Amino acid sequence: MASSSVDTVLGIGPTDRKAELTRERILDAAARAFRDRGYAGARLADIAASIGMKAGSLYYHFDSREALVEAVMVRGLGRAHAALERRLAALTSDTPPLARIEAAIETHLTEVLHDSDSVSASIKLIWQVPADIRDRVLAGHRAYGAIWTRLLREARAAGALRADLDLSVTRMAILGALNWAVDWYKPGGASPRRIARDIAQMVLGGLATR
Amino acid sequence: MASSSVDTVLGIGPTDRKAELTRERILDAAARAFRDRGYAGARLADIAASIGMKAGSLYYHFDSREALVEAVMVRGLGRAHAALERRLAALTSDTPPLARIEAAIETHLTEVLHDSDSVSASIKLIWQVPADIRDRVLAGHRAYGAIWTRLLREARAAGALRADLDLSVTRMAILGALNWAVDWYKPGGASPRRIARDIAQMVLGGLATR
DNA sequence: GTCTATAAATTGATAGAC
DNA sequence: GTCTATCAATTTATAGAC
Repeated sequence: MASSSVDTVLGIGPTDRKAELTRERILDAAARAFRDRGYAGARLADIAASIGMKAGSLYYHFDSREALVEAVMVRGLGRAHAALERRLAALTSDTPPLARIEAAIETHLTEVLHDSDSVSASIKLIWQVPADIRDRVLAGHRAYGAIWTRLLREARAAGALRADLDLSVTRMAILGALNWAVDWYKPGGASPRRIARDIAQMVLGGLATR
Repeated sequence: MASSSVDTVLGIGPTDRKAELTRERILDAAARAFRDRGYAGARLADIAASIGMKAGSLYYHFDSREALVEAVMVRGLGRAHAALERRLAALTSDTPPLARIEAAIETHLTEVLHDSDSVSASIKLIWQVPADIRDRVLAGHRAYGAIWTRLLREARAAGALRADLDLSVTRMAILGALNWAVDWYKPGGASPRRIARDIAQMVLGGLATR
């Protein structure tokens, strides 16, 4: 069958549907392996075997082990970024600043825990991969973090947030509390929704009685 | 010179002062390497070279690569545990529950950021090391977490904490916010003390104005 | 105690058959 | 597109000199 699509003419898309699907399966398998075993700990043979392939076959789809891990991280970051922007865009313009932050917390946690292994991989691998990959992916991390900075700044400007805390520290503390869940969350315990709710309550309202 | 000490007679301590010192230097170097490059990414040759040794020499002090990483993690966990218990024991008996939690937050962050690379290593490596090592170290992690659980339970029992949040989620969220700092903290920015203060304020008092 | 040299085992990557 | 076979490069671990 013909394998080319109109995308080929434009030179912007996948040239083959089957290859593209296989590429997706490889990325999913690689995301899981790299995230669970670390960058250096994940072997190409394991990644291939987990989807019924042989290591050599991966090279038809990716130039190298490094290209593979970078593709995983870029995809994960892109998904998180897109999900957050989509969620925020869906809020009505009169949504209060604190409600926006709460929505962001729930969206981030959902992405990290539930949606795609590549999201958590892009977070956990950032300090393990070679420097050139790290620098490129880190630029994306900063763009994502900028959304959070904007949310926090707007909330503070609106008088909804206390003004005596370092916003940068605050941002990283929130993301740390959320990202850490990758390491302890287990299906069967508290649901992602419940976890997000509790963390949002803690972050915004505090643990202390009032 | 004679290298044995009285400890040797009892069979419980270091048999040689020089060997013991070297062992410490190896553990420090290994902690840094394992933490920064991941379990599989850190090479024995790099660890040895960073303290002016050769890879083969490490085997005089440790049986294997796995024994080395386990020793690093056990030491790190032990330090964090000891530091927290020491700090809490130093508080007067009339210290309010929230002040205890605040002290614990500051102590944990100080240990993770400042005191020893093995503390952060014991945290970051837990899901990367072989299963048998992980299981043994995880038992120590649970013992450490139990201190936090006790702190939170006592605070709630005293009516100082809101009662509608899952304490387990709360505990992991706090530790996540703190542990994450390993990845973004850079000397020259906000000090560990300032970071600890801001996170404690957020966790206990919340970000929202009241 | 530490070094050098080397054995033994992996693993990323390539070439060519199908 | 995927497989098999193989090369080349690493790296853990050991043995013996000093």
